[in-house]
Amino acid sequence: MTGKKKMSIDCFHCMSRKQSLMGTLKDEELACMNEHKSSVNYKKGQTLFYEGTRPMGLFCINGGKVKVFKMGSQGKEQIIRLAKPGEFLGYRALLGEEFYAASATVIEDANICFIPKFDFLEILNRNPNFYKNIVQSICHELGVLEDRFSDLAQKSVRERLAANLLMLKESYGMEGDDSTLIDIALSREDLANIVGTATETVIRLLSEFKKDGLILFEGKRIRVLDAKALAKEADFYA
Amino acid sequence: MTGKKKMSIDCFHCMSRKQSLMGTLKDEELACMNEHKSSVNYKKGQTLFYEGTRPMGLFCINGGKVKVFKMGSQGKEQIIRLAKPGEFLGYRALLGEEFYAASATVIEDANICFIPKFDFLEILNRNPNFYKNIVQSICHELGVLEDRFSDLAQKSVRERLAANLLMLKESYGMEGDDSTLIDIALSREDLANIVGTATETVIRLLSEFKKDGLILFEGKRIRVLDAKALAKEADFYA
DNA sequence: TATAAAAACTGATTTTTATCATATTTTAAT
DNA sequence: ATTAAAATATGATAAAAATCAGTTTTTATA
Repeated sequence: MTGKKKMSIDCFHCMSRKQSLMGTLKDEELACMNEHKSSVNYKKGQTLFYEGTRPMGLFCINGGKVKVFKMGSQGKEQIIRLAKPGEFLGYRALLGEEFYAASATVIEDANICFIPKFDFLEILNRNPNFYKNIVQSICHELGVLEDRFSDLAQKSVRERLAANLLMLKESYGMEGDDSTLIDIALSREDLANIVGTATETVIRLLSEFKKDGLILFEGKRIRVLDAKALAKEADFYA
Repeated sequence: MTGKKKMSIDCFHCMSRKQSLMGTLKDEELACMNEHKSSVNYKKGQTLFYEGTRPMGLFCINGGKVKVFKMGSQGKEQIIRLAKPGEFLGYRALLGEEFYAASATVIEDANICFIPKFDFLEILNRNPNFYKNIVQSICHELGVLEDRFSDLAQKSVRERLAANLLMLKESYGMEGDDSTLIDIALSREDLANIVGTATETVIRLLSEFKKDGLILFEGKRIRVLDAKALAKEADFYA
């Protein structure tokens, strides 16, 4: 359980950069970011930051997967969102000048860059377009969360599970040919903490969906066989 | 059901301005806003904007109260937030360059200003501090919604109702002496649509809280008699 | 002010979902 | 390879909350 090790990857050659918000950065800013960033390897289970602590900088996922969650009073996690390569973590707290509202831990071994707060804000100030993109992304996230909030209040567990499987397929479906395989290793418990239900309930519903031919298990991964039927289960276009 | 009427209030003398995000605006920008804004009186039940439509500008509440909600597939509203004088509406969609994710309708007769998109963005561009404040506010809102999302997933209806009553007391408690009276006329149905439950359930729980001496009904309003006990019901500091 | 409509309320019942108990399978560690 | 621990699975039961049905009260309107 050690795992943290410096890497010598630079922002110019970072594969995840292109599909990230940093796509718009000019060479100069990228150089600045590159100069001040540090890159660390994390093992599954390691924590990037804890709810209630002060943000010191921005995390940028280069490889691997991370869950962002709040701990409920009964010790049950509520997963707010998942993050994958190309995504930032911690900018909401930075720009809002608040403590972290949630914790972030690695669910698949990851390589993650860290840009100190000062340097990040500096780059933001120098690049109005980059700033605008970040703001736009936060606004979008707020809209998405409003949707999910509404669903959580109004849909049944079964509907929410179906809806979340479809969302996961969108986010983690593999490129091209294998777009039906959800390429993220979530435990049943994590899935329950996304959907907002008990682990046993997720297990039961998953096996129903499987029995009905909507999904299939492939190791730790789930394959969506019938997205149409799942959408119906999710009460989409109702 | 007519009710829309132009008013000749100006931004300089607007009472709700001081406690709003516009507090930081300079005279020049305020003049710009004043010049381009229009002020309209709305009656209870009238709608400011509809989910799925394109935002044309910013709403600024001068007087009255507004609910922002999404319509679920069973025709049940989920109230995302309430807005009171001094607050803006519609900036998330404007800055995110998206359609409205929710609808907004008046729940207490209101006077609301409207600033066209172009003028609002212009003022934002000219005033980095104002822009920064707005962004900060959006970030804060996202954090608050994450909290509520987590509570919705993990707390019982009883706990959520208690928590929401306390929140409403914070937001709508009157100044000074009468801080225990929640000064907003919410129907039982609206309250249910905030908490995320059935109207009957809210009615039952409210009358329990009343029987136990935690709250009191005063006309259409609720008075919080024992905030400590309510906080315990809400599972705060658990 | 009479009357209709809407909102608030109450009780009975059903449905959904969580919880508890326990078994089986998988994964990790010695 | 063996054993312990964790994750997954299944059944039985209990609890929470929704739904349905009906009544009373309040509010709005002719």
